Amino acid sequence: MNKRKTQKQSTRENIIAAAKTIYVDKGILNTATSQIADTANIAHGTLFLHFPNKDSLIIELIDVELSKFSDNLKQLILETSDVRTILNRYLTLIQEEEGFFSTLACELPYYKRELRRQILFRQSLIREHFHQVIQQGIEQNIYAKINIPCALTFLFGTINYYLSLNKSFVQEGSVLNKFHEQIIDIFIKILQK
Amino acid sequence: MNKRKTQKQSTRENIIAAAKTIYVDKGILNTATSQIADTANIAHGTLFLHFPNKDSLIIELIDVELSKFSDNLKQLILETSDVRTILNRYLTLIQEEEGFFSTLACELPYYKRELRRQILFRQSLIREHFHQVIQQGIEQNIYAKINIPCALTFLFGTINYYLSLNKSFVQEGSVLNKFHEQIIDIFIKILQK
Amino acid sequence: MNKRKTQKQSTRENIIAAAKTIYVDKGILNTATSQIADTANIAHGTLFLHFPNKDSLIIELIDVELSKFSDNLKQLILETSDVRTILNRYLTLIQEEEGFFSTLACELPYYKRELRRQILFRQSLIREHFHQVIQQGIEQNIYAKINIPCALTFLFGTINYYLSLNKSFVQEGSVLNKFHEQIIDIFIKILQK
Amino acid sequence: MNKRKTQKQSTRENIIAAAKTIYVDKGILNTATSQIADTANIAHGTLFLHFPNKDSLIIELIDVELSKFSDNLKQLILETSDVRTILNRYLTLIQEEEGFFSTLACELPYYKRELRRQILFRQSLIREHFHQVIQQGIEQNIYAKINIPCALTFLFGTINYYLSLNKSFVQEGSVLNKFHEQIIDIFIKILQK
DNA sequence: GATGAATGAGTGTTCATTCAT
DNA sequence: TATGAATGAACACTCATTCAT
Repeated sequence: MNKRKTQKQSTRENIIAAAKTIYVDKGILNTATSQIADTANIAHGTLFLHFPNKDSLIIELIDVELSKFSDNLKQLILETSDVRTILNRYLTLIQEEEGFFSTLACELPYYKRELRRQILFRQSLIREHFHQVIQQGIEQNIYAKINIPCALTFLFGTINYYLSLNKSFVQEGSVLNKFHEQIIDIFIKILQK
Repeated sequence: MNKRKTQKQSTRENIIAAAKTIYVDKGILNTATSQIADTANIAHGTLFLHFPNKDSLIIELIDVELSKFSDNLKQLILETSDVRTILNRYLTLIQEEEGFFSTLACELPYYKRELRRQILFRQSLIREHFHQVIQQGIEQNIYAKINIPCALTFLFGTINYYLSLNKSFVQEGSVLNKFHEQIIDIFIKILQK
Repeated sequence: MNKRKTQKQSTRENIIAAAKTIYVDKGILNTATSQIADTANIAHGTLFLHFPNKDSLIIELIDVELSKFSDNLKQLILETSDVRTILNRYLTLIQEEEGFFSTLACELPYYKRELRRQILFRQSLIREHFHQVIQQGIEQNIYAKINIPCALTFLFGTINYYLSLNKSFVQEGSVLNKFHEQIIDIFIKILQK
Repeated sequence: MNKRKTQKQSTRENIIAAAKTIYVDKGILNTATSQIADTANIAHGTLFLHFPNKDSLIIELIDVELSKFSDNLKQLILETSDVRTILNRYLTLIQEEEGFFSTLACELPYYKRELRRQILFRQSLIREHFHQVIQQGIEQNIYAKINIPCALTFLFGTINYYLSLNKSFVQEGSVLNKFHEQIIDIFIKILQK
């Protein structure tokens, strides 16, 4: 592969990295593309050479980030089938990128339908994992016969709520860290007989 | 009362009504004040005669709506202390204004700090009611000794999640109607011994 | 004369008084007519009942003020024909209404041609007085045979300059008071042989 | 130099030139930025690409103009120390840009404090020059021992007065040209023993 | 005569996107 | 490929004046 292409790839990653910094910091919807370009140390126009429009950049950025997240999660999930352990790791992973997920929680309703669908699809894969593990627990008579999808919405909804209003729950630091144990406890309660 | 005053009042309510229509329909943050004026059939400048700025209109609109909601809720709550009944009524009330509460859930993180605080304060009053009723249940040995605030965050977080992503859960109609029973069931599960 | 007319007259004076307060305080060109009405404790529309437009109010206000000033000046001038004395009194009179004359100096170039002409005409009457007195002095061989109009422009120009930039010359208090003696001294110097 | 940069520079100068035309013609404070853009044959938004806001454009415009003026003046001043000659040249320079200085005289009281300070600082440098030359004259016993700062205020105040009310002194053409000799004569008179 | 609600053209400024260089 | 100057529609907000009450 020639130098051109690698350089182009590098610039592209550059932009995404800059966009992510901004995303984590203050969200991207209310940030001008020119500022993203500034942060990436490229010309404003260059941004539109790599992404046809602002939305595409957002889509790519989120996709990259969620991919990384999913990969990490999959590894962790394969090692165990204990719900408490998996949930514990899931929350820890989110905490590690809490800035990102906070913005995601806030901006999600404003993304174009297609992107929103994409993001929710990824989340549904994660739900699927939880679903299976819980299903096993039910079959093994460990958990009660509950409506799993709805229980999971309680879980994801609550996490989403904490994330989107984090500044109202903690002045600084991680919300999820603060409520980590409580979230797990209540969710386990939901599962129990 | 003076005709002048009634007409002014009428225009004001006109504006709020138009704003609410738009609020329910597509949110207000991303709507131009000129469009609100158009919808209210008044001149653009007239809007600023009744509200010093866009934020004030939003604050008033939300305040009016939440007041109505609170009043309704209070009446209902006084009649019973059964959690299931109260929650049932709470959800029904939200369903009746689901468009409004959907937008509120989405835009909340973007409101000025003061307005956000105001809204969350109103919500905290409602939490308080639930808290008391649940506390009673615990003291009467009906419910388990759970962490009430955290349980309530699960409840409100989940409702908020459904509301903010309603279009992703239902193509049309009310999300809360669809998941009404499930929400109640899971929440009661959380309370149980 | 009936009550109506006197009341109307009173309201009119009310408006002018309010306008003057504002004029002295922060100028009138950059003040909204609604604020003038507020200050006068009348309805916004009432202002346009007494004055067809903002300009007319300004014209009247300035005319009233300059009339009072002229009357005062005339009295003082008649008592003496000593230039130093007259100039001294002239400056003292301006000092007593320095806020008014400061604004006048700043806003003068922005008034409609007609008003500007009116104001400058009044000033020309004052110039005339000075002119005559100086002319007498020259004829009595007290002063040098100078170009009187030009000398007077030096005087009025300088006073105008101090007034229009007063905040740059003094932090607070009267500029003319600070430079009172110097102005007189230099002007007398111009007259001397 | 890059074609891009020269073109940008050209547009910038274009804007300043348009702004100056308007400045000379009718002042800039009461002119819309959109009209300046029209005059410069650029899009309205382009103006704000070159200047962050209207004030910055005004500051730059005035700074450029006063710099040119100062440079010219410095050269002239170095060649002689005769007050009459210097004053003569000073007036001639102003006459060459009389439209500009007229507007400056009118708008000065309305500029933001910082810009006003800047302009008055530049003027104070010019005062300084005059001061020194007059001081020399006094030491060489050519001039009387007068209060130099005050005498200079008479000079600058008078010039300012002519400029700000030029349309009232002459129907068309240069005021300063008309009163050029008289200004010099009177000022010399002030200096004389 | 007095009111004050309504008007609507006008303001300075922002920003995603285009395109000549 | 990368650049960055240019665009122009959009925005929230102001204010002298009108006119129905």
